[in-house]
Amino acid sequence: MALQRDEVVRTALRVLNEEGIDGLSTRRLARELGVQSPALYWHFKNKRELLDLMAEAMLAEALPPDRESDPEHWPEWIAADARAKRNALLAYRDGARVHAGTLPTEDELPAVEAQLGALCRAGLRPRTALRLLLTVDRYIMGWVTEEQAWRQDAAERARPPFPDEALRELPLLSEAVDVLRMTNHDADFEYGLRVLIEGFRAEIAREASGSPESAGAGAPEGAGAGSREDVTGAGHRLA
Amino acid sequence: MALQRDEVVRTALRVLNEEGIDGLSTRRLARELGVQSPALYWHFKNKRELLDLMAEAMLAEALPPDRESDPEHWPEWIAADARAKRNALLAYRDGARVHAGTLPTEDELPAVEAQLGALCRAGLRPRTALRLLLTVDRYIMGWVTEEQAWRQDAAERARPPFPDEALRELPLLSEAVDVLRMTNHDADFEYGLRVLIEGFRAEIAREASGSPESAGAGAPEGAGAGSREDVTGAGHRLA
DNA sequence: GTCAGGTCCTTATCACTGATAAAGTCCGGC
DNA sequence: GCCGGACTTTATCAGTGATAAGGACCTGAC
Repeated sequence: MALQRDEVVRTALRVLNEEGIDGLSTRRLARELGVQSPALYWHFKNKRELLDLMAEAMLAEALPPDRESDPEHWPEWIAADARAKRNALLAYRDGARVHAGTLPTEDELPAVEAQLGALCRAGLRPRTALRLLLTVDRYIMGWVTEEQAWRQDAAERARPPFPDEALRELPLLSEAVDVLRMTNHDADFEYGLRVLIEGFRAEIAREASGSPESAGAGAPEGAGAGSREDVTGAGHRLA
Repeated sequence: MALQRDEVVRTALRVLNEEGIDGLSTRRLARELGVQSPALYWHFKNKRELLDLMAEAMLAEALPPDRESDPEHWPEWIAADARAKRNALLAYRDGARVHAGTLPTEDELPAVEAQLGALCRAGLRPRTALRLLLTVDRYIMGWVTEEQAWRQDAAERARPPFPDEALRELPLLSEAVDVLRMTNHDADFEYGLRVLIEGFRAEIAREASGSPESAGAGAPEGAGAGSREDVTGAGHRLA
């Protein structure tokens, strides 16, 4: 029987876990499938397309498109989805890097629409609701990227960074040394997630009670990079 | 005169902006410097070390290590630093990807210690304060990574994703379409940043007023990936 | 004066990458 | 019986990071 696209993706994910993203070459993958490497290009236009499908597969199980989004308990499902996504990315070596270059497929959009619906019923405007989802998403991506880079470093590095003597004279850092050294990824992730959601709670309260814009920290204004060349109306990656 | 390490880094940053990180090869860089590529290996152990120095140089100007951290106005300087870092990363093509693989140097630690000091005087415990800094940092990295990937896609892609017909039947997404298509990066970034800081304000209030742990959204508990093989006591990247 | 040693760079080469062209195999439908 | 599409092969390309070995060149010691 001829090679199945699906089988290639599954094998690629296995190789990813064994070798990491840098070790996942077309030749290595082909060998694993008992085939010559150009054969893969029948099934995929290029490596980017393969990675896209891998990313899709990684998240498909963890975030089924028909999950419920109850307006009453948005903090719960926002947090649950965030944990699920983090776990899905963590389930594969370099999962975050694989996912990073990825665009959401069109059939993921209805799920987003449903979540927006729930958040709007909770009192947000659509724009604000989408910003909430994107903000959480960026936090997850930044987090897991860091976490996995860390894990890989730890594996290859002979001597760990931040040895005790580097922290001499730095009492506060020393006191937070377990956070600094990321010995408890889950709890630290959970902490930021909670803070984020807490912030949104405040935001919802503000938005529901009148003043819809402004009022916040610092000095928003131009923000610096404002006048950078702007992107022509183009798409986006979220889920 | 012989090549200076510094000149190589500056040239590398220029080439980075012209070609992107994928176009920055040792041969290309060497050509730019009027030299053969193995010559570079006199100045750097390998490409990773070059990228590290590039990342350091990118942020050095934007985040001088001696900036002030006033306990009274922590939301302001947290936000200001966040904007400065984002702008520094945006100033170079693929800046976030270059920075991503990077560990903080030891001489960046005193600045962190100073910030922790200010946050603690504002009422946080050291652990919480560091988590705050890291959380903001992850948000920035996730954000800018996405933003720059987006920008690059937009440049190479013939047709933009999320065409209007894909949003038919999705009224809420349609209403938030400018957020979806990232037409206003600055404002969207600013929004998430504000929410994060708002969350920390609440966190500080809670921590100052007694119950130091727990109490939040969702169901923290094991969080799923908890029992993953744990990293041996190792270092971390922050600034 | 010349020789040792460090600094910096070159040439040659390695094993490897993603990708394409062109040819070859196999199989079901007509 | 043979046509055409679905797949896969062999051969090859240009490019990658990296190393070994050696050749300039300069400076200070003797």
